[in-house]
Order: sequence, then C-alpha cells, then structure tokens
Amino acid sequence: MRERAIGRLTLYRRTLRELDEKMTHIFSHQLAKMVGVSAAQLRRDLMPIGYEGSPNRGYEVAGLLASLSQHLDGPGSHTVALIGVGNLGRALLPYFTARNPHLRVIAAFDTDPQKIDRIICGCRVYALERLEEVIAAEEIKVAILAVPRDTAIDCAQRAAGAGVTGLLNFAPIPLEVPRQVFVENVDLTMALEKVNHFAQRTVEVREADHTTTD
Amino acid sequence: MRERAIGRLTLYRRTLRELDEKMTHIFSHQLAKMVGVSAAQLRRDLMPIGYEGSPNRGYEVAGLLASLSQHLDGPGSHTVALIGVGNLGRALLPYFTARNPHLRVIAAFDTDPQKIDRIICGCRVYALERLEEVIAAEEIKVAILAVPRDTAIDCAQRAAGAGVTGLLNFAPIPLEVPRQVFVENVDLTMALEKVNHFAQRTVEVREADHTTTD
DNA sequence: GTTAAATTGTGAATCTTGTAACGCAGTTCA
DNA sequence: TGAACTGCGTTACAAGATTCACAATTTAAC
Ligand SMILES: NC(=O)c1ccc[n+]([C@@H]2O[C@H](COP(=O)([O-])OP(=O)(O)OC[C@H]3O[C@@H](n4cnc5c(N)ncnc54)[C@H](O)[C@@H]3O)[C@@H](O)[C@H]2O)c1
Ligand SMILES: NC(=O)c1ccc[n+]([C@@H]2O[C@H](COP(=O)([O-])OP(=O)(O)OC[C@H]3O[C@@H](n4cnc5c(N)ncnc54)[C@H](O)[C@@H]3O)[C@@H](O)[C@H]2O)c1
Repeated sequence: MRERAIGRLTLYRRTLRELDEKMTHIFSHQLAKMVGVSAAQLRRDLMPIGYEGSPNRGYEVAGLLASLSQHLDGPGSHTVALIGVGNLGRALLPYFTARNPHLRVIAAFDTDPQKIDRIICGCRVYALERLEEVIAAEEIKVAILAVPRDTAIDCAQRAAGAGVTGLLNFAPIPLEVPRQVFVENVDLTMALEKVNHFAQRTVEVREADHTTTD
Repeated sequence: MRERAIGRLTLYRRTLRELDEKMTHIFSHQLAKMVGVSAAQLRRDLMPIGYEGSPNRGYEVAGLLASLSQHLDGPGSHTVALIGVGNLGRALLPYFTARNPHLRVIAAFDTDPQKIDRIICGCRVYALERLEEVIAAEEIKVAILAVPRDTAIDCAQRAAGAGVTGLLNFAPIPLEVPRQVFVENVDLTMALEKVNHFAQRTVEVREADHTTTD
C-alpha cells in the first residue's frame, strides 16, 4: 500500500484506541477531524483494509481497531531495538515504552561503558559488540538509530545483516542497506529549518498585505 | 516554493557547509549522493533559486551556499523558542544549540517550577505565563512545541497570538492556528509504526521469495 | 580550430498523492 | 409505504513530485 496512507492508518488506530469504550461507533468525519485529515481521505485510506462501516452508525470502533491492527502489524507482537542511548535515545525510550504496548523496545545498544548493562525504562543496554547476537536471538526486525552521524552507516549495515528489516533513522546521513530494508529518515534539523523558512516568508506576506492594502 | 523541495534545499546547504574550504566546486551527482537524492532532482530543486553551475566544473560551493542561505532564510539572523522542556525538549536543546549558529534557540518555556529560571544550554527557561511577553519582545517567529498533548493546542494558539508564524510540533494532535502560520508536524510514533509495518511486510516478502524460488 | 567528453538546465513523461463527486444502502419520519 | 437524509465505498479528476531524456554549453586535448 502507499506509504503515506500507512502512516495515516497508524494515526487512526492511535486515536481509536483512546476512544475505545467511550463510544462504540464513530463517523468518518468525526475521526477525520480528530486526526486532522479530510473525511474523504479517511474513507479512501480505509478502503484497502476492507473494513466496512454502516451509514447512520459509522464504523464500529472495536472492529475497525482490530482490522487496522491486523493490517498494520499482522499477527503476533513485535520487538524493537534502540541503537545509541544518548540524549535523543534517552528521550525516546520512556516515550515508546510507555505508549506502545504492542511494540516493545526490548534491547538497547551503546558503546559507552557507563551505560552498558544498565537497565533504562525496563530496557537493557548491551555493548554494541553484542548487536548481532541479541538481534538474532530476539528476532528483532525494527531498530531505531540514534547514534552519531559518522557511525550510523556502519550500525545500519550491521543491524540489517543481523536480520533487521526496518530502520527509523535520526542521523542526518543516507544509510546504505539492502533494498528490501525499509528506512524512514527523521531529520529534525531539516524540519526546523523548513519551519523557519516559511515562518520568515509569512512575515513578508504580512508586510506585503499592509502595503498593498489587501 | 514547494514544501518538499525547500526541505531538501536545507540538506544541500548543510552538506555544503561541511564541504566548504575542502573543495571549491562540486558536481550535482556528487552532492546528490551525499544527501541521498538523485542528481536530476537536485538540479531541479536548484532551478528556482537561480544559481547556475558550469559544465566541467559544477557548482561553486561558496556561491551556492550563499545563494541557498539567502533563499532559505533571507537576511538577518533568526531566533527560536522552545515550549516544553521535558524529555524531548531537553534532548533537542543541546542539539539545536550546538549545530545551528544562524538559528538560535534563545528562550524556553515550561510550567514546572523546578525548571523555571534555570539556564539550560545557554537558554533561559521562563514561566509559561511570560510566553507572550518574551516572544513579542524578542520578536521570535519560530517555536518548537514539545509539551504534553493536551496542552499543545493552547500553547500553539498563544504562540501564534504573540507573533509566531512557524511551529515545529511534536505533539500528536492537529493544532488550531491561523492559516498563515506554518505548522510542521513530527510524529515519531507514526514513524516507528510505519517502519514496523514495512519491516513485517519485508519478512513476508522474504519468505515468499523462498517458497517461490524467486 | 576542431573534436570529444562531461555536465548542466529544462521540457515532457511518469508516478504519486489528495480532492471532489456520485451512486448506493440503511434509517427515520411522516 | 415511501420520500428524504445521511454517510459509506468507489471512481474520476487535479495537483504535485519525481524521473527521463536531451539540447546546449563549457573545457581539455590534440
Ligand atoms: N539530540 C537531538 O535532539 C537530535 C536531533 C536530531 C538528530 N539527532 C541525531 O541523533 C543522533 C544521536 O543524537 P544524540 O543527541 O542522542 O547524540 P549523543 O551524543 O547524545 O548520543 C549518542 C550516543 O550514541 C553512543 N554511541 C556512539 N557511537 C556509537 C556506536 N558506534 N554504536 C552505538 N552507540 C554509539 C554514544 O555513547 C552516545 O550515548 C545523531 O546522529 C544526531 O545527529 C539528534
Ligand atoms: N519524548 C519523546 O521521545 C517524544 C516522542 C514523540 C512525541 N513526543 C511528544 O512531545 C511532547 C513532549 O514529550 P516529552 O516526552 O518531552 O514529555 P515530558 O512530560 O517529558 O515533558 C513535558 C514538559 O512540558 C512541561 N509542560 C507541561 N504543561 C505545559 C504547558 N502547558 N506549557 C509549557 N510546558 C508544559 C512539563 O513541565 C514538562 O517539562 C508530547 O506531546 C509527546 O507526545 C515526545
């Protein structure tokens, strides 16, 4: 399915989770508003998963939730590794640990001896040397990369070699991994600079509005 | 200009900065590889900014850098506010402070009395009550929103009211701000779940490859 | 001075994403 | 009963982004 739509499906699921047991049914336009998309887009996104709502009642929350989860994750529960327990990693760990019961971060890796063998947020920190061993043993398929930029490519290759097929990469550098490994890059500096650009442009527009009596 | 392309322009600039004074000229395919895009796309992105390279020499690094900065930021230096100095905010602060000389985080806001009036990474933490006052006085146009979800909408509105025209939002909820305010949403949970989805799918593909002798 | 090689800028084609529109099926209320 | 709502599923359309392909241009070499 299209990548963008998958992202939105996760938003629908997350929002539905909080609704569950507060209300049994929901209309497309209600859910759409909570997530911040149009109702048409929501319905369109839902099409491929095959779950059908009813007019005048909308979607059954529990049913849609189950259907979404099945299509997003498949059966079974899934595990995640965190590579790099620095400033960013230590912020992510409690957040992901608290929120996602079905997506557990069960192993972290670092090179800093101070951190190795400690347990943070219920997640053990291993020496980087044990990366392949632990990932293979735990059959971890997803890794979060929060290591310094210069080590990111190497870490990604090692993770992929050990069986990881999905990477969430925070290092601002393109990774080099086999084609079948899915990589999602999150570049926060880019995001901030983008915001700055449009923020400055808005200022100009505002001033232009003044002068042109718009 | 188109939003997507602006993001990439910031990547070109960042990469060029590290190159500056190591080499004076660079070809599109070289820079493209460093950033992780195709050469054709890079050249297309550069078109609107009007900077021209030469065949057999490529782009002049310093010149392109200057031209990019002018088109991305305009003249002057710019300031940023951080709203919410929690786990995430405390990770972002040192990162942005260290990296971006031309984009300085000069004020932070929080409700926690423990944090108020402290100085973290050279950035003073103010009480949330002083948000409007400080933002207006410092003429801050960009704010990073790293507060709990339920307070995000309110914080965004107050920031916008005080003159902020660009928001980098980490709270997983759609903000409600005037149309001219630019909002960039970063949803890390969505990103991780997206990665997990495609990671699981890859496993299936791999197994399918096995069975179908592909 | 001419040729050859390499790279640029850009129009056209392709692919992706989002939006609007429309018919259809339940539901409600007279 | 049936007429009018309402919201769903789907299709058609528009906008945007990416890739392709190639003429134009610059330099180096001979
Ligand atoms: N902190 C942020 O807000 C932020 C924002 C955007 C991007 N990033 C990116 O995220 C990455 C991490 O940032 P950070 O601020 O957490 O850095 P950091 O220096 O605080 O943490 C890096 C951690 O990785 C560990 N490490 C170093 N080499 C390693 C290796 N080879 N294998 C495993 N662990 C290793 C270090 O011991 C340290 O604990 C960087 O690539 C950075 O560019 C960070
Ligand atoms: N930590 C992460 O890795 C992470 C990841 C993704 C998204 N987020 C989102 O980022 C936001 C912050 O996450 P966090 O982990 O830093 O949370 P946190 O609880 O660690 O920090 C929140 C901070 O905001 C302050 N605060 C509370 N109400 C406030 C208000 N009205 N105005 C200003 N400050 C206020 C608190 O005192 C605290 O310091 C949340 O919306 C969360 O969903 C965090």
